[in-house]
Amino acid sequence: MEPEKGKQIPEPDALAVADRLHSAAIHLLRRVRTRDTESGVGPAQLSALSVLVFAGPRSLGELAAAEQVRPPTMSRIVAGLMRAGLVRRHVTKEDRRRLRLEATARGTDLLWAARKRRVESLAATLRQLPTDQVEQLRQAAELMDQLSRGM
Amino acid sequence: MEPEKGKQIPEPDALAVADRLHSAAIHLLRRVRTRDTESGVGPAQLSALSVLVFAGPRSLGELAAAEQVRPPTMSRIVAGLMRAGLVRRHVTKEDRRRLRLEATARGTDLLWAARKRRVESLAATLRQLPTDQVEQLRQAAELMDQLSRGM
DNA sequence: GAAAATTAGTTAGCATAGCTAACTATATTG
DNA sequence: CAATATAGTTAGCTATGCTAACTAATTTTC
Repeated sequence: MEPEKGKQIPEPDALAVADRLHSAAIHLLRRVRTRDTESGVGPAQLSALSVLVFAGPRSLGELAAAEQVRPPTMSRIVAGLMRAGLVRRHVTKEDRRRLRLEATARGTDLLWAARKRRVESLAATLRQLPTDQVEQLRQAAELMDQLSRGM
Repeated sequence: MEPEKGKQIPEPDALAVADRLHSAAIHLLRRVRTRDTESGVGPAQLSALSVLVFAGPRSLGELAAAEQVRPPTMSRIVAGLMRAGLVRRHVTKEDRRRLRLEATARGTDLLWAARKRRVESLAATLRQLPTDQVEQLRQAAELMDQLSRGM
């Protein structure tokens, strides 16, 4: 039998909502996806670069953890970023197995430009929406971020 | 001083909101990402299959448009789904260039299982949220979907 | 009605990005 | 000092994006 309900009622079927969020995230990223052909920087590289730009220098393992990918995957992503001159690395003094990865000035510039380019068509569509819906989406974005971290 | 608000004021910086939505979508998908190794069905295949299951049979071009990928990409995704016995196709009578693609019973079953597996940890987190926030997220998911299609 | 243009899908070839397994090099521990 | 653990890399697989170039069928044009 059902216990009395407090605030945690899963009334609006959690699985269905999770599913719709998942699907909406896929579609939103597809819309935003531009192969960024001019810079030759793919989405994974851009995302890793943004960690280095906004959160500061990191080791390869830390970067892999932050991006939730395996070390070999990050190794290749970083190789691409270095080939493009967007990231610099050097071995640490304390532990010569470790790398210290940081964005170059060019990397930082490119990141800002690319982010803006990727997201601006979305922003254009948003500008056609009434203010309250935009605000609703802004709040939802924050909620989704927390959700992604398990709250 | 604040002017009285009409409906189309782009007050809450559209670019910033777009950026946060983009970032939230990336993080949510990383959280959900499971390579679904057991079934050998990747995320693009699963997503295409879900269109066939929930929206009904489609031609290859329609499916590509729905998934926002190019026809050659969808052609290969469908090849994978057919190899796995999850989708069936036949040439239409009216136009013999066209394909009618539909999910098999096995495809429908697998979709439900895989979707549930992928999003269930998200759903578990959602169940800890108050009902009104879940409802807010549900509405946001719909808005995001419309947004992805340019409204 | 035949030639031309358009449309639906496929094939080939390239790149990014996930993974695991197996390797090297360095650090730590017994 | 030997054994073990840790940080990254390399090799090799798969999936998924793309464009260009192709085949086959339909529609349009003359």
